[in-house]
Amino acid sequence: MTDGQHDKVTIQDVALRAGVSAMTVSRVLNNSVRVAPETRKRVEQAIEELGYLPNALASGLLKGRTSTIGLIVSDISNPFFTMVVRGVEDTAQRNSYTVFIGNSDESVEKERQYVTALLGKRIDGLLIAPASDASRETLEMVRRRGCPFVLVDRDVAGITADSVIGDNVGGAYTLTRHLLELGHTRIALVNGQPSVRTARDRRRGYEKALLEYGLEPDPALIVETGYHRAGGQQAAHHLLSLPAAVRPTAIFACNNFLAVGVVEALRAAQLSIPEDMALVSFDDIELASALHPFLTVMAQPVRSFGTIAAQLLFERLTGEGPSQPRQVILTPELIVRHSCGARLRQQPA
Amino acid sequence: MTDGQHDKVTIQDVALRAGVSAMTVSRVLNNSVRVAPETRKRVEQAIEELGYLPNALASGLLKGRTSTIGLIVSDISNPFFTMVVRGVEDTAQRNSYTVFIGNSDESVEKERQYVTALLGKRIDGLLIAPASDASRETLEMVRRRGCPFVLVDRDVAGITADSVIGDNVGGAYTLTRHLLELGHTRIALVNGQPSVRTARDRRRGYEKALLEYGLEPDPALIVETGYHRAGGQQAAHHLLSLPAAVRPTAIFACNNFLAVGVVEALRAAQLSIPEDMALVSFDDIELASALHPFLTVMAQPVRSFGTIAAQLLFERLTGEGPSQPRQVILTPELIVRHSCGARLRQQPA
DNA sequence: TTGAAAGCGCTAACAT
DNA sequence: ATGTTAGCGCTTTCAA
Repeated sequence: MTDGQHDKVTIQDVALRAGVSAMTVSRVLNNSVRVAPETRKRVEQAIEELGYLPNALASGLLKGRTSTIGLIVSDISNPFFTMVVRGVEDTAQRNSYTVFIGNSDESVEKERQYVTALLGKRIDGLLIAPASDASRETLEMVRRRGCPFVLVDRDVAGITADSVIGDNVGGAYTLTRHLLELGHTRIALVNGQPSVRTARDRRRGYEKALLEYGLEPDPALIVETGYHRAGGQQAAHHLLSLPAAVRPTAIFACNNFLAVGVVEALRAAQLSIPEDMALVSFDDIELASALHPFLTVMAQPVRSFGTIAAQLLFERLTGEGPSQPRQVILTPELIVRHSCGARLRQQPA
Repeated sequence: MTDGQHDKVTIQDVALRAGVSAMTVSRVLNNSVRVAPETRKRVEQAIEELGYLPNALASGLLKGRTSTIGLIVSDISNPFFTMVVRGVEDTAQRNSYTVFIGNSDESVEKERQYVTALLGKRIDGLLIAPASDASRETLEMVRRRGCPFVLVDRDVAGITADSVIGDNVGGAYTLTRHLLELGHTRIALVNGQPSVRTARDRRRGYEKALLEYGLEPDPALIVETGYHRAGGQQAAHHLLSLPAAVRPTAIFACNNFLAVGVVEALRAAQLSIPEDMALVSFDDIELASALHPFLTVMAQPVRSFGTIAAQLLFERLTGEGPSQPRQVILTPELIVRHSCGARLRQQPA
């Protein structure tokens, strides 16, 4: 009957009430060694009666472990990261860990501040989708402090660590090939900043596919902006303003936000997809694809990014698994929801 | 030059290196009282050189404050809560707090476990979207422990506390009226579980609008399931199976997931919106509405739910603001993206 | 302006 | 099987 009107009940209070020492109470709490069943019962009752809740700060201070991990993503409102968070949280909960969440907004500085705060709070480990290659310094600090971490979705030049990333080169290659096979030859790439690993890789896959088809990547058709709607809108707007001779017949949006921005710009220009402009996207768009299921996309196993990353971290924490870093590469899946070139007017050269 | 190869640098180490006492270092860290500029500089240098990072566990234990808050939602992958989380996180970061995140999955038991874990970690306050009215016991425990909390999106029968909720009755009323004014008379309600406050309120608004129009709510047109896609699909499927005489001409989905499920079921049945079936939804669907902008919805100021709730909590923590509980009611906005009855074949009686 | 002592709540390591 | 001691890393007194 947890009636505990008390504010701060300590282990001593419980010990007193149960007529034992604090150590015995501690042993009951931690299920350690053998405690006489009789004693255990008395202690448990005292705990119940006083409404005692162990202070995790105190035990964390002593044990050097907090059963807490940190998770830093660039933007939790990006459906991709939303699902990563969900996956991490599930896995953490199953392992009795709690999760600190933080948004870096692609800012290395904000990210550094977050990491510092979390290290100060003595997290046992960190899951992070690094803001950019400039996150390297921050990660080196994390390593120096002896805090295990796993990179999610993006890795960082110069950092060797456990990581869970998508096959961005392969995915972009497949997506581009899809357009090429449909006869498109002027395919624009609307991408994020090249300082981000995923952006570089997706561009590489795109260029590889073009070259295989004997096409030289055209700088005029490559727009590097940021992973957000406004970037997609502006990029599409720019591409539409190109002279007819160079204007693309297809657009490859390198992420879901960019794709949405492109759709908006196309609609504003009264152009329809895919009749007037073909569009494919890296990353699916969760709910949206159910409502508007006409976009061809490269869908990543989003939740798995979170669950697997968390799993790697926990194995690190418990000392299981190999000591050298492990890199998990998750393969995305091409979802063809419409044929991007069915009504393509221009035929391949 | 933070070269700190050390693992655990304590305040003592810094004190030693700077030739002062630990107290002086502590004072420098906390900017408290006056420290000789000369001394301060020496201390700061020692901190830098050793790569010292204060242990928040120790200071939290002593001060009884951790600069940490908890946030529990039913499902972070629901775009509504995603934005709430984002709003909370932004506000927290601005106030130098970190946020523990947890998903209850509408389970009171999971919620209770989470709350207990967080209280053990001595959060300074809690933001929570309660799983249901049965969360009451858990919240009473939180209160007994003296941990301030703010209810987000849902309140709980029998609990008086700071809260930030939407005008669910009013929103549902307006949305229903919209359909009525377009001539619909057989309007189905696809709702969540009545144990959840928002579901009850949305139903009330719906019924109120019907009654004002002289229509008696028809139990056959009210389906209570859960706030998820599968529920929406099943509900729509059921409604479509009704005899033509009773079958609705419009569906009111009480949340975004339900709306998506309904759309899917309608599409499977080869029915188009709004020609064959009108559809309105409580809650907008972020990215989706950009791609498929043809759904009439009641959009809530989602981010504000988070920022305002966090604000209320922080004012509570700093002792600002009135001591009696404050209830903030946020007004949703009707977004008419298409006319749900423009092509309605049946005219009102 | 600075320091010394005491202790926040818990548990590891050693008794008994 | 249980208890005693000491101390995790910091800050709140109180004193100098």
